[in-house]
Amino acid sequence: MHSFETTIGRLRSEGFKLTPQRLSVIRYLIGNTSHPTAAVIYKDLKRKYPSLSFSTVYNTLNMLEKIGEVQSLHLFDDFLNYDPGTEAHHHFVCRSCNSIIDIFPRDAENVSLPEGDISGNRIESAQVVFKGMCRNCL
Amino acid sequence: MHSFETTIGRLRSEGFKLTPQRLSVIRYLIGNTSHPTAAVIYKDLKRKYPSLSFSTVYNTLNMLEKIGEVQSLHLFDDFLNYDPGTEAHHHFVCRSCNSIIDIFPRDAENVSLPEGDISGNRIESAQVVFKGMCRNCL
DNA sequence: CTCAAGTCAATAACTATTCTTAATACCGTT
DNA sequence: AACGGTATTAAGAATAGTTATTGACTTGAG
Repeated sequence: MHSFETTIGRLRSEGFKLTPQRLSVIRYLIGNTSHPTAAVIYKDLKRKYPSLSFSTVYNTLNMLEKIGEVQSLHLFDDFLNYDPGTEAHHHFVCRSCNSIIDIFPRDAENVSLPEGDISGNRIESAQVVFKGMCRNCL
Repeated sequence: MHSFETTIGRLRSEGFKLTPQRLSVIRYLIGNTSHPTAAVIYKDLKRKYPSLSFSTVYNTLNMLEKIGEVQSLHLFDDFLNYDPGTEAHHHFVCRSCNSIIDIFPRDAENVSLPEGDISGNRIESAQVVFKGMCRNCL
């Protein structure tokens, strides 16, 4: 996700209205590296916006995903996690505490992925998911 | 998934009974590289076993996953795909035809992933998902 | 063959997400 | 500052893939 100003500028230019609900979700996500679920976002924002609806959280997340400001991650069976990261990166999932840790290219010099084609198929994007035990659980 | 004999041997040794339904699912999956969903497996086997139940397909798949004979893949939003591959490999997902293509290490010499630790987290497994256009859709 | 343990089919239940609807709030225009 | 068209909201119903429940049936060890 870009800065607050950049993000709301993009919303505006795409014709979306700036509602307090949307702004609160955006503020919640900027700089958030915890990969929250929709349920967690809803629960946390509900304190400040008691009338907030679940649908609104989902609608906002879907909208932000459509314009590329967040990414949904299918790392677990039953729910999605949302990642406000915009630059390409990978993820580490701890099998003990289930935390999701961003792995940026600068910290992953040993990760090298092909570009262009693989077995005749044209690659447009690639994502790596590591699983194991995180540093805190070790 | 291993050979038919090896797989049913593992079932037997784990204390599972060998029922015609389970054998049919196992036979269906061995050598199958199409990454079928539970729904597709059910539909196909229903012709030969008209009394087959959806639960049985799911139960069998979950059992096979528990003993490591299949792997469930969360590549799409609304359903799981099942992969009888046992050796480590990656996947290519076509955004046009939605097909899932196995990418084995021998075909992916440009893929290199770290082993051991990354940023202090201990890696136990790693999976790459490529997205793009498959050779047939190009 | 017998019988207990395990499995089956049918269907109800579950849960994350999406859809529906009437009421509301945003914002360009006045 | 107020208006009005229209996108958005809140609440709850609906959806769909998967899992759990239940009572009858089957498997396979002894």
